[in-house]
Amino acid sequence: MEKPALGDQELEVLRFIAERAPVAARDVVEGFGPDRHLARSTILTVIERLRKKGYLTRRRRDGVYHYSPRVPQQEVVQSVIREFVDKTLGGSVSPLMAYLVKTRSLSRQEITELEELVADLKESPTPEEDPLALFERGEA
Amino acid sequence: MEKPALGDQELEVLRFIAERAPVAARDVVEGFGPDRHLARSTILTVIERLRKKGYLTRRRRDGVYHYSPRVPQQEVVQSVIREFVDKTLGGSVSPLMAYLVKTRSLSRQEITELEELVADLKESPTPEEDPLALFERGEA
DNA sequence: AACCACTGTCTACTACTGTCGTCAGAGCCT
DNA sequence: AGGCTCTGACGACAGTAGTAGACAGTGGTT
Repeated sequence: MEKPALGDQELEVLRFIAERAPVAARDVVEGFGPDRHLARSTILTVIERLRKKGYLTRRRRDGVYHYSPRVPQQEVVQSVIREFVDKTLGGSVSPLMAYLVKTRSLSRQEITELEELVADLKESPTPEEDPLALFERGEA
Repeated sequence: MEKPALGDQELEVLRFIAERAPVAARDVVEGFGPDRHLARSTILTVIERLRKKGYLTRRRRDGVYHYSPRVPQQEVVQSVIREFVDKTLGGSVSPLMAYLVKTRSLSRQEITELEELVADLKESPTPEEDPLALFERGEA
């Protein structure tokens, strides 16, 4: 179930496709390429790699392939972050928090989200600290 | 002062050095290599690249070079995260928050910090930002 | 002087990613 | 049939990171 890692550009293309799936390669090229000055073949290659890596499926329709993500976008993003935290931050999340604190460039919307997150966290303490919670949540 | 990006292994070596600076290459090799099955020359190469990229300084002492970080470790980590958010997450921090929610691996201490952060943010949204920007975005 | 251990530099190979040109085939138009 | 356009598959090349062997210099030992 372990999918190969993704590069930045690959992730952006995947994001683009996920938001409009099912979508033809042509539409990706036209909607994604011009701003970034990317040639058609570049996009095509990226799409093909995403497919080979297992992130995309395609189905022929009207003579051309239409691509769709194979796993929910959210899962992809989450696993990318997990990998980043593990491999780059050495498994510690506190630098992330420090980052959030420091860069005060959160939108109003994000602040609200954060607020809800905290409220949420307060109610369900971390597993290691409260073994009972594990049990109660059915994770044990 | 934009420094070149860092790979994962490079970051780990840098972390190792930052924690014991000033330190001789030999000590990095012996303290870092064995667990990860890395050859001496591998570590040496990584150190050299870090130096060329501007992350390390060295000074000769007792005939050998001793290395020290050139910028505070915290700054390095912050900029790595910033780059990750910009390039990989498309500039949005909300996936990070979603991640924090999902992996409930926050300690009580961290939760408290987050809580304070949020309270803080609510009162002074994006303080050091140019007020004009707010206006231009129609948020004022 | 001859030898040896250790250090630092160089060169190199591989894998992955970003980038693109080109070509063969399908379908359509004249 | 001949030509045009679009599509998809390949092959290719450069840059970077991870990995490591080879080598030359330096200084101590015998």
